[in-house]
Amino acid sequence: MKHLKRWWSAGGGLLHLTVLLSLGVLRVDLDFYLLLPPPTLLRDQLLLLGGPASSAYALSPLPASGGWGNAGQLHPKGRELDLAAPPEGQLLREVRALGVPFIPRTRVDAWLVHSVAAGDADEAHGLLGAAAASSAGEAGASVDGGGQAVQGGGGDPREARSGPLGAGEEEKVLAEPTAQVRDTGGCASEKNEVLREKHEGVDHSSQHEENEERASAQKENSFQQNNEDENKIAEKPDWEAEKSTESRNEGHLNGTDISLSLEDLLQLLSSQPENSLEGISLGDIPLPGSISDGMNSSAHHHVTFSQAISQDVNLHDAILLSPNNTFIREPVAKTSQPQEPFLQFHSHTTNPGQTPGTNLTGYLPPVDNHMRNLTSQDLDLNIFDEIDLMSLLATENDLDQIDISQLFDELDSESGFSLDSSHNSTSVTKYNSSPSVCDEGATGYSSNYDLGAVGGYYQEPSKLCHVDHDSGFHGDLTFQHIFHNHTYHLKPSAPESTSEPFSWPGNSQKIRSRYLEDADRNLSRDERHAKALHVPFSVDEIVHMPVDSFNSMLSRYYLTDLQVSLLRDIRRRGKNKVAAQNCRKRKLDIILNLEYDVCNLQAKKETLKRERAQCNKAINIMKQKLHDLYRDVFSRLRDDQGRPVNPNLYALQCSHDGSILIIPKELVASGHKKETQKGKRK
DNA sequence: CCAACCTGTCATGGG
DNA sequence: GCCCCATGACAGGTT
Repeated sequence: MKHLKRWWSAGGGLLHLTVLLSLGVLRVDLDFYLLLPPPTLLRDQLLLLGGPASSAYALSPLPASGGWGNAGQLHPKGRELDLAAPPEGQLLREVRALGVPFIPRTRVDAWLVHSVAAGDADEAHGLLGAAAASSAGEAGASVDGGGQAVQGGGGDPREARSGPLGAGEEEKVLAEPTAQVRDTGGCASEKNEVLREKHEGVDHSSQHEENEERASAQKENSFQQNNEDENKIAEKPDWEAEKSTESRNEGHLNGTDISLSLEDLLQLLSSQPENSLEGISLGDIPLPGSISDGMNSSAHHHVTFSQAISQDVNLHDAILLSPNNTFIREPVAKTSQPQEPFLQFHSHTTNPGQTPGTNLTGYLPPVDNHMRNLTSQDLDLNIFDEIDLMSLLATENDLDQIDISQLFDELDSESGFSLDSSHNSTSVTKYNSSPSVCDEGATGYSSNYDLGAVGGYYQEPSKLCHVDHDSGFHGDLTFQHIFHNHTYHLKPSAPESTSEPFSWPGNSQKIRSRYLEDADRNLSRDERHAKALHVPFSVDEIVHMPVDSFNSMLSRYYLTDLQVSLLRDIRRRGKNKVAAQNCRKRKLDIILNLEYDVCNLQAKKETLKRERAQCNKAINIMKQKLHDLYRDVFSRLRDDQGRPVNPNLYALQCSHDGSILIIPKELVASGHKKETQKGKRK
């Protein structure tokens, strides 16, 4: 803290710079703070201060560990700085407490970087103007001094939450760069005015006491100005917006040669008259030791920023940006693929408290600004999820011969595929052109698949065209997708076998080979067949696509008879497999329902038994009562002589009119017989 | 080793 | 006639 104060007392400032690099599908947000040195200091005393998440994946020139709490231990060379990951709010509070002129956030987009790299000095100056102008606003202010270069307003959602721009606006800004450029264009002159006013306090650093007062006043002014500027919308020529968009697209499409050295950036800054960096050449930037240590730089701390980037992005360059490996995902993510389709580096973190160096955030589509925290392992997972085995087989000519031979040894052994032994030693290319007959005869169904007859699609991908699938089926089956995504979807219980879960370290071909073995082993027969014949569709697609699309596919693609036969067989078997599964499930459901019904019926039977027993018991009680009543009545009856009536000889009978008669039992018996006879006659 | 179970496949028939 | 679906039967693998 005291060093920072000293720095400020000497007339220094602090610039928060965000460099957004769009490297093809890879986006890198580099967040770092620049301590702007006072004019009295030498240029090599310019320090790079770590932003909250800038050290993620070592993409920024910032240390990967430590805390901002040691910010007071500023070292002139920056080597002993322990600057990583302070809560940004804390940093800002400390800076503001000192009254250091703090340029909240300046974004440099990739297209601009590209133009800078191409030597477009005008745009560079535009950037600088915007960068300087952005200092007039608080974090989150949308500033565009040059009209094209800088997206003010901060790209960090953390700031977007607390800053003038809401999170939703922030996302909108990132998602709609053209509109954002329009929004920020017109405030440049006004903001430059404010900027000049602001930086006067920096330039006259010798009078730092006055500067402190002025800075605090200017800080307030900047807040007010920022608030005023927030809602200002300036128009910008369409061609500029188009240029911006084109440049962005260029950056995304080309994805290469976008390198920005810190020297470039700071030269831009230093070339701007309004900026306090005037006259300071920033060719050699001392980097914190932890970074330079990891970069194996012969120049020790004289590593340019572009070097740092290239050092760290090379892996993904090789995978994602190589013109030979066009891992272009279809724009609409398949529902069957849970992974995020596009990868993006982002050094920001949504959680400021997280330890830098472990944060890899934002593997996101380019239009998606949501943040995700990923570990480096996640990084490899996501990247290599995009690379399936066929891609490896198809694109890597140096693949071990063992891989191919093992694959077809297994095909041969498990499904009757027979390969000429000479093919085992061929490369992938040779394998593609070497006819072989694979015979499948395991369960009576047999078909011959000619491995060599792979049709024309493989060698001539340009001939392939889209298949017009019906609605409900993912119809954007570009060749890129077809070629690179042979994800034969298995059941949920089955392991995902066609995507690589990790990167192959170094030359550990044995591990890779073993993995390929395991992956192939998990493939179904049809998947292996389709793989062997290079059928450009996944089994899942073949089975589930509508019949019209399927027929269209068969007619449109250059498929051999064997491939067509295989496709039909795969489709038939796949559908029948599903049908069998449904049938068994249905049968099981029926059985379960029947068991349930049996249980219910048994329970009902028991209930009825109980009810019957109760009824019988009640009947017996009634009988007993009736018998008792009968006895009681007869005990009270007397004949003409006053003698009791014998119940064994007489019986009581109710007549239709309700009267009760005492009649001999013989008559009762004969009367019953007559009634029963009458009933029978009827 | 055997039986029960699971799963994929084929054949067949109906809609 | 073709396609889809349901289902019995069979075979191979797994438990």
